Amino acid sequence: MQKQLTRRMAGEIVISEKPGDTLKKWRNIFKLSQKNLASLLNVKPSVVCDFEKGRRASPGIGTVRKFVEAMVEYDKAQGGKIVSSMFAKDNNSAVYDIREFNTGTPITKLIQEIKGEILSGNEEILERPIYGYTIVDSLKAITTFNVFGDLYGWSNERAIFFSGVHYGRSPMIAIRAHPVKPRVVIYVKPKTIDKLATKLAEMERIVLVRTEMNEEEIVTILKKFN
Amino acid sequence: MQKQLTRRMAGEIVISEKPGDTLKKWRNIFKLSQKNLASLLNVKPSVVCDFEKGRRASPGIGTVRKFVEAMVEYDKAQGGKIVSSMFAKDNNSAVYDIREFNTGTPITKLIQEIKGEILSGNEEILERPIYGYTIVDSLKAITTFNVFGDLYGWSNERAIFFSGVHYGRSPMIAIRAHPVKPRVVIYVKPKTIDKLATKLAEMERIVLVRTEMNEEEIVTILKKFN
DNA sequence: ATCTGAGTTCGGCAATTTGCTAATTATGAT
DNA sequence: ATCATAATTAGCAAATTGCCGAACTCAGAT
Repeated sequence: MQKQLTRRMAGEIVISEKPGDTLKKWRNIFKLSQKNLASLLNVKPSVVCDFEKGRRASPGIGTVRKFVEAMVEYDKAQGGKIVSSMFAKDNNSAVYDIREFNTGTPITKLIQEIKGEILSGNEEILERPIYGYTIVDSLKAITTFNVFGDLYGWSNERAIFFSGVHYGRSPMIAIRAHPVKPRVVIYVKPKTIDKLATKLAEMERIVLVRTEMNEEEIVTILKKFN
Repeated sequence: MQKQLTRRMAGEIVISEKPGDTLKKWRNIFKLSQKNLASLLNVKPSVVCDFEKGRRASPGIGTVRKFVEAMVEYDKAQGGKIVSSMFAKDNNSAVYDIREFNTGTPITKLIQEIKGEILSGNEEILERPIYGYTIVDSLKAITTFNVFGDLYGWSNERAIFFSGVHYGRSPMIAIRAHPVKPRVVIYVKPKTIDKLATKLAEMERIVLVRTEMNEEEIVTILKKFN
């Protein structure tokens, strides 16, 4: 499982337009500072930065391997939470789409693109970057075993779209109950919005958004993101 | 789809113990000679060899990217057969297990490990390397839509195990009908072996083997292969 | 206003890679 | 036995990487 992930990470880094950005993305997912990572690798922090900033156009695969393996091993030593969360089953029909970005995208940009209306969320959070999104059918989600555990497959710095929302309570309650929280929750064509939903969003400091676009349109738009 | 494969290839190469071997494995899958590949890359064949033989301990990711993308693009220009065959659906319950090796394994070694009895196959073929295997339930296979198209997901330099074999005719007929052939066919605990089966195997120059081990045991043993 | 931690930039230098040519060794096919 | 193609190996010049230290920006906390 670890090897599988290291391969995935390495492949992503190698093929990425900006390997440095992708490297950084993973470092963020593993919640490591440059300094932390550097010390895991026994190098100075500036080295990490040089790679992330692309000063070396084509680092050796040995370097990539070291970086990637260090992060995975570090996580393993911490209990392996991130690695194992990475292996959410994707045969879950409640998940309509799930994707990762290579570079962080500011929340505002996302909201703008999907013509979203902000229901809750103060400005300080709005500029934070997210690294991916999940679109879930909320009705299927509750009837499917363990879905909410599967949503956070790829880091919580992400947006979660809920479709089939009636009042918007259940999804927020589920999120509240779950230890890992997304940055943004977007209700896709909700019938109404219960006040409890916005209240919970505020409590969790999560940006809550509604959009009138349907899932298909959203996927098309988000395809442009990288 | 192509990008996904390039990432997979790159990841495998980077993380591999012997990146050169893995590179070679892919070159073989794409049925390219060193010369061919070199010309796609506008370099001399010796360059390709240097990488495959590991003379460069840690080639740059730019190099890896070039190699991998050249192969995939080449295949695309040829109709993309290999790339698309790579994306066989794996939700097919007829497939019990499917795996790739990083380095070629001689057929004889495989047969020896699973205590196989050779029913057909001349010596010249026995030393050829294979790069993976598929274990299929032959009963399910015929009732499942398009299975035989899905078996060759990962190159035909592989072994195919058929379980639930009665006479051994149908599997060989299917293989005969299919344009791509595996190197080895292994019947897992067959009831009997029809003469037609061995005859067809001879015609196709395929090594036909029987084993009395069950699927589980086989998987356990093959786990050791790399 | 100052301090601290995180991240960035860059000159420098040894070690390594890149790609070439040319020679050599399999591997086949006739 | 011979010819052709494929693969391997060695040696070499130019370019690049990998890593460092030191100076610098930026955001947040005290």
